[in-house]
Amino acid sequence: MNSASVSPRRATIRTVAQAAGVSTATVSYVLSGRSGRTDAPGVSTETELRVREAALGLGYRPNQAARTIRTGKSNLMMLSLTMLSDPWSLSVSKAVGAAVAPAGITPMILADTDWRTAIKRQGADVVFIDAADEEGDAQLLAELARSNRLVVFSETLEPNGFDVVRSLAGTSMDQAMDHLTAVHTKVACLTSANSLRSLNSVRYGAYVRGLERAGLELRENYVATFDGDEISAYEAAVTLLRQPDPPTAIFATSDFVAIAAVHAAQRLRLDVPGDLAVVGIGNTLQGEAMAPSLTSVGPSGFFDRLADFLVRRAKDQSGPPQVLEFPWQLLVRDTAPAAP
Amino acid sequence: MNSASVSPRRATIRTVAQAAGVSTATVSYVLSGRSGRTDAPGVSTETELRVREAALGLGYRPNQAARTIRTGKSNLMMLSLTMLSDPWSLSVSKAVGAAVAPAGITPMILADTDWRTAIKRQGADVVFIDAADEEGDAQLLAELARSNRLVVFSETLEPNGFDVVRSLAGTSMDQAMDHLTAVHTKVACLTSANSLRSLNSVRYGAYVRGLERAGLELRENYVATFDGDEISAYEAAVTLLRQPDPPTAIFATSDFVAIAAVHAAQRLRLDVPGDLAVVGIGNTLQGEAMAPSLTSVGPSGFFDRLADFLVRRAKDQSGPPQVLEFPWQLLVRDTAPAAP
DNA sequence: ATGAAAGCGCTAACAT
DNA sequence: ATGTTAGCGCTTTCAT
Repeated sequence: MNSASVSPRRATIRTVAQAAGVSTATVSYVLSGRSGRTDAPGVSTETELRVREAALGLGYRPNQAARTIRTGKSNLMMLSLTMLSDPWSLSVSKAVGAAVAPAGITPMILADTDWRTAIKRQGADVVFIDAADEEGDAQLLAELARSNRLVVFSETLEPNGFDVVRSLAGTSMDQAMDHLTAVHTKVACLTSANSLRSLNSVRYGAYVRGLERAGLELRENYVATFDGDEISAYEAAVTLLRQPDPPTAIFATSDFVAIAAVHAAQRLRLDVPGDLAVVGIGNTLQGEAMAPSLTSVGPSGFFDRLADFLVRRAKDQSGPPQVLEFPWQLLVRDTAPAAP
Repeated sequence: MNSASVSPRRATIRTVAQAAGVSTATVSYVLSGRSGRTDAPGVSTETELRVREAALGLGYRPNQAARTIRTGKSNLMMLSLTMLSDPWSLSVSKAVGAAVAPAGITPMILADTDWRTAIKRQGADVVFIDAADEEGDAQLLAELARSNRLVVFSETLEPNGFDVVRSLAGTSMDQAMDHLTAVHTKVACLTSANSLRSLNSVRYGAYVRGLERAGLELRENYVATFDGDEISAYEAAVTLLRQPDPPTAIFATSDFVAIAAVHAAQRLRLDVPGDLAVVGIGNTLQGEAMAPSLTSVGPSGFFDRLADFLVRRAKDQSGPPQVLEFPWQLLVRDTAPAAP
């Protein structure tokens, strides 16, 4: 009545070993799947069976924390995605989900959270950071990279213990602007209020230069900013389109806001692209799949290659920091077709 | 040239202890913030300072896996969100993000992934599961609940070692249908193809019964199903609206698909709610914030209360399994206003 | 106020 | 083929 009713604690490797009448080492060999490897000691099929039975019977689950502390590997991939509702984030998530499956890695998303504090608390075999403050974070990233394998998406940072993923926009954004100004004279820009970040300022810069090349004036009322979320983007687009002399084309600094702009236009009973042409940046899956499909400038094949890279890094922690570059191109689709 | 250049390994509590000239216990006391507690031994301000300095100088970061193995707490909250692009998921994520901050818990999202395998691999202080197969998973959930604190969203499951979060739809879906049939006779339904799940069949059932109550016929061409993603939902709505005798109202079985329907209608130059009324289910933030705002039936205050509950559970692992119920109501907004 | 030391569950040498 | 054993980095009890 006493010895049997003690703590119904979770089964450990030791419990299993006792039940199977073998040592903990044997259990470990069986349960961590080293049986097949040539360098490791073998286990007879008979004992292997006994061990598996015991484990099953006791409902044994390996303690991942204990494994991690011993091996230094967590089989975890962390994705810090700054704006989860952005199709860019969803595309990353989807591609990663497909890529990790065979590798036995669990992808976890850190959403709308500050990675700066979270990463210190919770490590992973590889951490992807989708947005860093290019100036302010450079040092912090280098420091974090000493204890985590970091992959940072950045246009300007150089690898420094961490890998850098970069999309080589090159002249493609200029092409996108030229694509619009070839047909339109009233070209507006829809961009994030957070244009301090180099990412956005580069994109906004392409807009300004594009106007210059075409000999068009930069009109203050043709530049609208939004504030992070979808609603805000939608409203910014409505404001842009509801003015007396509305633009006939919008250069949006992300697919996310471009999609919101298309919805806003349709809400105002405008035809896209008839009444309004829209170009996005990023070439997301969602933009490609929507109807009308979004003309966008961005890398192609980006998400899958990124996902593969992350998986490779998770397994092979070492290796020198790399730069992964994705050349961009203009992908002309329905929302802004080529000039007739 | 040799003794100094050895392994630049990550600093541990021992390294810090040596550098500060104290014991590892003292370092632990200082760095795990137990200094203030009354029951714990105190540390003189002087040594505390020395320890902190040493830790900073060495770039010490506590090893979370080691902590977890010792204390049994990971300070991790896991959210399994089946369809990340669903505004319901985004609402959960956002509410949780706000709620965890003061508690020092890191929320991690398991997106579009099979929680059944992932949870076994990676534990957390509390795991939220947004969709379980009510029949097939009942036993698995009970088993997993023995090693994880589980919170399951389910209309029909009863707590069994795990907590259940449930929205008490009650008669509110019927109200929503009556709301539509009071004005419309051509009421369509837009629902997930995966109607095997009780969640969807209940919702679809409300549609069927609503038609019956109003004396309307169930027309096959007024029921459209979609396949999981946004694009598919959008296309299903377009199909529904493009037929010869299109519906003037849509009963959508989620806010997600309702929003897609509104976009589709606007794309077809239909006025919402003038030409088409739309009602969603779920009462998401995104539906509430969109323009025109979405009439929806669902719980109010759901997400914040859910987030609070999850945080409470993460801190206080014990406590008997609970049912958390959220009574629903019909929230009449722009996409389906009240009858004149 | 501080330190010594026992272990959490697991893996990996090394021994048998 | 299987067992013994030494830790991984940390917290926590018990001495001092």
